[in-house]
Amino acid sequence: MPELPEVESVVRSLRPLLVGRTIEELMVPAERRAGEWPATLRRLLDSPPARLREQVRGTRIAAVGRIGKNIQISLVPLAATGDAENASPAAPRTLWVHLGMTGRLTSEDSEVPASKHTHLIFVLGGAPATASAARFGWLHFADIRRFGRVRLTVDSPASAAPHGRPLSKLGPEPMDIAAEEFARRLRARRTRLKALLLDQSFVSGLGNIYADESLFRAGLHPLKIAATLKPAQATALHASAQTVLREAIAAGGSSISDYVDGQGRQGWFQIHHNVYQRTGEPCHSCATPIRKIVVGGRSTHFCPRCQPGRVPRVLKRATKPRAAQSAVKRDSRPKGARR
DNA sequence: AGCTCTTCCTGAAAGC
DNA sequence: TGCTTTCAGGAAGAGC
Repeated sequence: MPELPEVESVVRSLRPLLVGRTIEELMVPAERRAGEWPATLRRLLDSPPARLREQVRGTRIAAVGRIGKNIQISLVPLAATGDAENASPAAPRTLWVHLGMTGRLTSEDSEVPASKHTHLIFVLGGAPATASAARFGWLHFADIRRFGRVRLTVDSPASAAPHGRPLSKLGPEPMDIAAEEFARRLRARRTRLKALLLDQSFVSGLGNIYADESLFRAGLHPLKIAATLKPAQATALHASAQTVLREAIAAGGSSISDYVDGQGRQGWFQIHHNVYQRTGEPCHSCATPIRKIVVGGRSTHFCPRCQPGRVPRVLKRATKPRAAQSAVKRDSRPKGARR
């Protein structure tokens, strides 16, 4: 599942292949099957494919970047006519891609057929920066579960900002915020750490994997209330989030489900996970079995010994009274929260 | 206002 | 063996 390190890896792998190239055409396989506004794309796109096509066709890719988990592709119209009367056709614009759970944005040889879940195919023209990139004639967006989002913003010429920022609710990334500011923000929130780390308006870029891994490294229980952290704990969490993300980026991300970067390469950080999806396995630090609980509807993995903390009473009720004893290792299926 | 829960979606894996 | 159920999760929106 693409979180900040995976998205950063996609961006880095695509940038040298895309910058400087033009978008000649946008092909949308579902249009042929299901008409001009296919139901399967209603959530993925915020307007009919024809509108997106109109906005990307005949543009040059000026930059490829990232904000949080959002990929940002800056487009400049080729025929910039300084038309004062109707500025929008010539205005720079930004293609935003969020990969959701299973989204993939990959460069492909022109001959590669679209997979069953390829929703968008951008046909590239112009000369890539390097000769070896020339064989990539297509940019595919595929997404099995269709939790991803693709949208386009046209940057207002009147605006001083270089790019449209439809992401105003997005919080700072862990690497872009000072420890003191991070601690101050934590003190203001009376919610569980795990839920808070997943909240993109609090910090952006962390998802389920790196939230769990950050809490483990900081030695903090996922159900701990943010405002109750001691200053040293807040600092530790800030540092661990930065370190985990940095290391994961260096490893090319974590390939858990079917994640690959823009050139189809897997990441390797999953072999360094301490807790994520290691339920029942021994903690790398103390050998205590890793536990899994559900927090805010998300599976949450932690080491009960390395991440001590009192679980609020209301959250403990889980099993039927009869089973209320045993230390016989609890299984990991969702309990009380169900239904 | 601030949280938490539910919904969307498919395919792999578990359950029967 | 084969059908059914469960589970995974980002983020919007509903509900409390």
